[in-house]
Amino acid sequence: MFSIGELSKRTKVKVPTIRYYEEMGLLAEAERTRGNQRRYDKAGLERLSFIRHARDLGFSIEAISSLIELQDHPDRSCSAASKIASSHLADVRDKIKRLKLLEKELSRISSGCDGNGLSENCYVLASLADHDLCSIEH
Amino acid sequence: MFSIGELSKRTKVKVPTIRYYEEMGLLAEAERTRGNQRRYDKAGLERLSFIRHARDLGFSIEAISSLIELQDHPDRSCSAASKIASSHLADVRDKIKRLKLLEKELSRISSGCDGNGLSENCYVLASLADHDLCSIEH
DNA sequence: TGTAATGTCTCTAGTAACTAGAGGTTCAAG
DNA sequence: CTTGAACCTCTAGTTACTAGAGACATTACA
Repeated sequence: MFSIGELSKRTKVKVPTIRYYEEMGLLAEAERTRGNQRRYDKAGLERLSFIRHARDLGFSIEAISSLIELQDHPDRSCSAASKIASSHLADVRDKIKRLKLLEKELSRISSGCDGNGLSENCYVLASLADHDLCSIEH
Repeated sequence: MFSIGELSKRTKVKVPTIRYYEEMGLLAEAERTRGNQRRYDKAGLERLSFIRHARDLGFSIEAISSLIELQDHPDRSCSAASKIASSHLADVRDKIKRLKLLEKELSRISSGCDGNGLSENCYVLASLADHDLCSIEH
């Protein structure tokens, strides 16, 4: 059994974040000492590692909640887990796509001004003011 | 002079968002009718178009605030504008980089489970539980 | 056993950029 | 003059935390 600080160190999840996960129902309510401090065991550590890993991969709290639910029921079909993962993947791909468009446009705009002139001649400002100066839809 | 609804239609910025921009100081406080309703002119339209365009490109409200400040002072150096644009571009590139890593890992994990098995054998769940199943740092 | 330092507790509020809704007022058309 | 759409302000909710206040618990050391 170890404290929340210790759990935090081992998982690299900050203490308030651990409490937040508990409040959100991702972590079961921890046992308490007589003085009301949380104590964790290996199971708590593993669950938090799972959460942390999923968060690192960009899954939402809600998605993680469902994934944990499934993990707790080994006998269920994993089609939901598979769907969650692939829909998240689709989201990520979509984001990349949109960011690449932004990148293209931003780099074009940005390279149009070296910062040595006056605001009235600034290509960055002019581009923002006039959508026609854009090369692409966005 | 036209109403906030009209401005909304022309710029495709929602009415509450327009009010929000005003509250945040991006838009000057609009003139009002005797009945206290906002009225806008061409200048208001242009400013909102500028904001909308900048938001579409992912600039933060704060950044846009600075950009507008510069636009209102044609005699100032535009080095700040140039910096804002290039730092935002760097942010976008960074995000793309990180998302690509995620995408790689997610697609690997996702393709490991077709959703037809049981939760206990699910590669998605197993991967989240065990960081060692990851192919990359993230 | 006393004490001091560190850790922990709960609660509230703040972050970014909106969105939704309640309850009331004004406008424009007919 | 009435009616319905548009508008007003204000509050609260969204996501996933983070920061801070004020109080209590634990641990190490003398």
